Amino acid sequence: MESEEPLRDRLVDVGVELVLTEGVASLGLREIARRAGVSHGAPRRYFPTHQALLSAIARRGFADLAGRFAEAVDEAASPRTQLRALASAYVRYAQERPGMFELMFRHDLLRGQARAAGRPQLREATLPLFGRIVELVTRCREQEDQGPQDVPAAVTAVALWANVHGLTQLWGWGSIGLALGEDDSPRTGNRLDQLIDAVIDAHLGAADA
Amino acid sequence: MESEEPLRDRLVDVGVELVLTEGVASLGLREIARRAGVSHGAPRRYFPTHQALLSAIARRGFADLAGRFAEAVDEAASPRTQLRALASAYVRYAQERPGMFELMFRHDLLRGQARAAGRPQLREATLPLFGRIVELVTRCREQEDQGPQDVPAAVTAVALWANVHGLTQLWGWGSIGLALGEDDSPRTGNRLDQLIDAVIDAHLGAADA
DNA sequence: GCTCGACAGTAGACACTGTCTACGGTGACT
DNA sequence: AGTCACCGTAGACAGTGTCTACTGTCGAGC
Repeated sequence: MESEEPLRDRLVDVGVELVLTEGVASLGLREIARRAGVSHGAPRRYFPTHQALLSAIARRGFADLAGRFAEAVDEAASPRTQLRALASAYVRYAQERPGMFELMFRHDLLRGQARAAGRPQLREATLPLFGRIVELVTRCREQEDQGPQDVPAAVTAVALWANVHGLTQLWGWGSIGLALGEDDSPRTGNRLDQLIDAVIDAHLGAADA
Repeated sequence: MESEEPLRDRLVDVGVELVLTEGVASLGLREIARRAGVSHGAPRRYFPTHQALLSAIARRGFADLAGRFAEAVDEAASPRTQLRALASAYVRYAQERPGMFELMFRHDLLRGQARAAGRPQLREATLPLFGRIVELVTRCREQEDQGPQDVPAAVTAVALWANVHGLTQLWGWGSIGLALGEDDSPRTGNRLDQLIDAVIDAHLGAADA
């Protein structure tokens, strides 16, 4: 017996393990139950539907990501540095756990498929992150006095967030390497960092270097 | 008889119709065959697998999008205006045909699931677009003499492309409205245009207004 | 100490999916 | 007339998610 753990948690554990190693396509309800060593009907006791189970797994992903943010960001550093760290952590997470990242943003797999049921509740998970970005962007603007132009900080924050997310997505499925010529560069990681810097500079004005 | 059209094309037509009205989840192989009035085995004659059929449908989407680009962009206009038109067309397409847009970027549904088989062949569809963006960005830089900084044009182009794509994605699933407060604004379209402008200005320097 | 009932998990059915294979039927060409 | 390629049908197969009826098992109440 290695299963002191309640089944509910074990199912989510198995799901996380599974999505990390085999990808989101392998997250069948029966497959998870199989790997958890229970019958295919068992999960139903804890998760009314397949989507509910997947949502629980995705929630774990969001928690992980939040943890990464916490440990990546140095509260004492300049807001710009913090933003850089945030973006880097975001992209890096998607890089290391592509399956989980995909699941987290596959809204069709998560929660009530009908328009009924309580709010998405998962989208909220990204909101604290966004609030933080807004805050950092405003602080960044008033600290460095890059021309605050006429666009409100929230708009800049959204644009920046979208940029990082889009970058992550495109990078994830190889479009960027393909577009940039994929010049068999020694380390692609630097290329990615370069892109992140360019993105942040674009939205916040060139750095002070 | 209303089916002079060869079955191969009819299947794709039905698929397009279906994804536009019912979403990508409804694109079952049997469902498409059903709506085309043939048995569930018929598609196999023309598409060896379900993914192949979905790829054909997505390809139609890319063709549509290319058409939009062509008619949205005024070749004589300034490169910046052209970029704006391009981005606007992109976002607007995703807005009007969310199902098709989703399908076009659901790489797991398209083409060889194994890493074997010929090149993705679908990703190429986005490449001409990217080449055009690079060209417009460079022209934009040398025309207006916004500081060309030290980042190469290709990097800026990728960043810009990623930004537009990310914006589209986030907008598509409502995260943006949710993040910006969703202030029951009269017309959300303007909000989107405002964002697009902000994004382009960010990557290319503030406009000449 | 026995019964009762809530709970956890099993097992089978159902409708459905994508793939595969064998089969019919039609039309063109020799 | 015979043949052959092609198009589409129909059934089987393994697998899916959901639903329902059924077993155990354990703790509380009389």
